[in-house]
Amino acid sequence: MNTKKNISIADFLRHGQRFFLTGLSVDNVIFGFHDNQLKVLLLQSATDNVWMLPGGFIGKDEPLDKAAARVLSERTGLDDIFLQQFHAFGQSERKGNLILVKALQAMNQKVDKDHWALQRFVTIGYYALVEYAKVNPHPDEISLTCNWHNLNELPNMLLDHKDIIEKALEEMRLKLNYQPIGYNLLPKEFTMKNLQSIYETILDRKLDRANFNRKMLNYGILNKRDKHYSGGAHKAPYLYRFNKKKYLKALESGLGGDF
Amino acid sequence: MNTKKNISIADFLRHGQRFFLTGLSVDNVIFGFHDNQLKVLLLQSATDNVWMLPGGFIGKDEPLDKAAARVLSERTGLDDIFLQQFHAFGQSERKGNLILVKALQAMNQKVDKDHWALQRFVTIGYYALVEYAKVNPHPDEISLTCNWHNLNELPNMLLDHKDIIEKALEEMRLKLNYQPIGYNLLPKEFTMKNLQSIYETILDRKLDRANFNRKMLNYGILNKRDKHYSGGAHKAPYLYRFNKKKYLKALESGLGGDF
DNA sequence: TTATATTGAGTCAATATGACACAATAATAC
DNA sequence: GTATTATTGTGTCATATTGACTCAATATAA
Repeated sequence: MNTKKNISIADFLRHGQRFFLTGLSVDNVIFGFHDNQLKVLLLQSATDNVWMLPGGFIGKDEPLDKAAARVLSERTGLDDIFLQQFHAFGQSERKGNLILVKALQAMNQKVDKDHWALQRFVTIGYYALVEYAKVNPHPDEISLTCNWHNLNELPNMLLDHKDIIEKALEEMRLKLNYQPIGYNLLPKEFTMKNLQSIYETILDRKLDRANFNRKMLNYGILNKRDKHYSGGAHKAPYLYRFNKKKYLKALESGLGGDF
Repeated sequence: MNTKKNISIADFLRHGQRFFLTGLSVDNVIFGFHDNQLKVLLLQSATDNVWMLPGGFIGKDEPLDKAAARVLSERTGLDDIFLQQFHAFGQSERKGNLILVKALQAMNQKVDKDHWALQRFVTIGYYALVEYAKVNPHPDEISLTCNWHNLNELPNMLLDHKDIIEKALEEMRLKLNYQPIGYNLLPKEFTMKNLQSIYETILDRKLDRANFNRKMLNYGILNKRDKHYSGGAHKAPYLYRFNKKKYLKALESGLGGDF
């Protein structure tokens, strides 16, 4: 899982600016879908009562996208997941936090007042859409636990991490009319209601069931299965799969909005 | 024009990492509109035959957005212009460039092999839409000239600056169906053809004149003037102004795409 | 005065959208 | 077994939007 080049937070705390870029980090907003709800993967600080986005630092010769992919892989065990950079957060108040300092002290490192870990940090936000069931969440070295949270009941969060999640949702909302969504978020087979729930969560409003159905099918990115979902009460809905070929094509050239 | 806190490139080269963030910069893609063509403002290196985006460094306590606004102000004399952050560029090959080094040498600074100016730089891209006629372009300390270039005939450019322009256009293209455009790009009064040219440049394809007309008017963000444009041959077109109130509202809540 | 290119407005078929209706049906309760 | 119930698949229909296309009006140049 951790590839040859294992640049962990512990390494960073120990070796500091010798091997990594200072003042810059990546933070991932990792979305999953379960119980017809969109969830986000968070880490709980080992020393403070706050939750954090899975983030990390950037190797001196590591591209930004690679760094984000490495962090995703380390926290979820997943590789080859689509990661979208969406914003750089650089308010001047984004100073290094006590959590890093406490972690350093726990390693018997001396921390003076202008230590690099207390300096300002700019972070580059990425979001990822992953299949909930495939994720095996495990915390990093400075965290206690790592688990999923509902978007409408986020816990107390570090710095501006709540804002970062909001911004990720907002950017996804804007892309929703151009790019299909759901491929990395849903299992192989799913119901139309599942897909509608994702759209409703991101858009934060209810959609008409019949019209949503019609629209999705018109996009031509879904294959209807013969099988029906079973397990729930009431009439059994059809199961669908994404047509990967057409889905990927739509990711490239869009679904055709205005103009 | 240059506000109290004058953080110039020259200052940065001299004082280095004492007052500024190292390894991080902002670059602005500044669009203007003239002769019914979209143009971009570029700087010509004083020492090399390359052109560059107007960029700069970030003060240790300066928010990213402020840094971008400062750079814009210094190169164009314009303040209070809408700047949109659109992407962070951080390929590991983005190393500091010879231009900075030559500038340092010209200031009699010693430049050794691992000098900060030769290290890797991550840059955060912003784009701005400005009124061509209001811009008084003037170069920075390490540049010879500063002027407008057509998008389809860009000169030889530094590093990945051409890619940055491409990406800016691409991001604008995606926003075009949700946000109105043109307010900061056009003079107070303009013809529908002017506006259409902007859309056609960003979208990189021809639009039907009559349908464009209808659509724009339906957005309800334009006020038709009694006056007609005069000067050109043939039938004189109407002049329009943006309805600032409705324009700003549309910037916030969108123009209503799908869903 | 005429020619010409361009503009403003309109037509019209095809398509998309939003709101709603209704029969079909799988599990559950009886 | 049978009825109940919530949910699903499909259809309708009025309205709005789109894309492709006229055609008369008109400001300048010839």
